[in-house]
Amino acid sequence: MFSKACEYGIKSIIYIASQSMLDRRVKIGEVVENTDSPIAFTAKIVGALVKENIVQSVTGPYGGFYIDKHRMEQIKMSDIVTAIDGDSIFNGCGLGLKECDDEQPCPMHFKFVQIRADLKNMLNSTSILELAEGLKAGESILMR
Amino acid sequence: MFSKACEYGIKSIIYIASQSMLDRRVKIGEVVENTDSPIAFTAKIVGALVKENIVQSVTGPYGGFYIDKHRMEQIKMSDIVTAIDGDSIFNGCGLGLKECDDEQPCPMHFKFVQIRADLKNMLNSTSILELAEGLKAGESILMR
DNA sequence: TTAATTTAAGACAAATTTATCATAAATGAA
DNA sequence: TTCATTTATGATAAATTTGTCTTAAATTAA
Ligand code: SF4
Ligand code: SF4
Repeated sequence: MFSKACEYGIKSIIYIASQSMLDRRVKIGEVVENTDSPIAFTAKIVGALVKENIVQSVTGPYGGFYIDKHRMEQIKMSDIVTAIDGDSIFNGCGLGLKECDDEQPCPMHFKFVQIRADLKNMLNSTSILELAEGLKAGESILMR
Repeated sequence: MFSKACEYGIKSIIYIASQSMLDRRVKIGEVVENTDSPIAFTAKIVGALVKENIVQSVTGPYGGFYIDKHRMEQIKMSDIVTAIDGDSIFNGCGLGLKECDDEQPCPMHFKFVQIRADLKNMLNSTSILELAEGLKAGESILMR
């Protein structure tokens, strides 16, 4: 479904957001301990999300990562996925054709577009706030 | 969505099936010309589908690949995908967790399972026959 | 039987993704 | 200032996926 980079990014974001709700900045070591992710790779991905202005960071002692509380509701899953994996999951062709076209459809076309639209819709309507709240409330987990 | 191997496999199967409806065996060169796929790699994938008994083959001159007409309706997209990519698309976790559990769900759980079920359902209910008929009738294409 | 053709199989190579490591830059405390 | 701490960045390495190439085995016609 998603790349490993995207998996780590999503889990990290959710964890960081859940802690930002408690006004806690978190270091990358804490993030990976709570998401079961490789530290160096994850640091690079979260760093990319900082560049994309999805996550905030502070260097030095007492530093770490956080997410602005007021923006959590605006940041959607689709933003994270797009920032890391690009838009291939939304626009890429399931059979590798160069374009997708209702007039000259591939054999799976009308079946694929339905699923793709559902996925797009789901990712567009799911906010970080919502996911982080569930985690904070103990209704969901990020590791097993 | 699918691996390249799976993309090539799916397109090949559909093309081979469409020709088998006309009682034509097709050589791998013809398959890749009509599916825009790399010849050696595709030959390996189609060969794997022969081992899985999804495609039939004959070596030597006048040889080639074909699919038994009577089985086309029974062969579903899910069989192809499983044969090439395994069951990760059906059972793998979108966030890379070790198991998926309704009791201890990941934050995306109930949103993901819905989409995954829809995809599973679609692939399970779509036969090679159906796809090949559309192609043969000129209602769909495999290259652009 | 011989030669041509085609799939079968496996070694090898290239490209991409995943992951690590070393060093630089920023920050804050003492 | 000095030093410890933490993120930022880029080089490098490992693993996986994608792809090619060579040779073997099977089949058929002549
Ligand atoms: S519907 Fe068909 S043509 Fe369109 S993106 Fe999906 S596989 Fe490609
Ligand atoms: S619903 Fe959550 S736990 Fe289950 S497979 Fe998907 S991502 Fe993993």
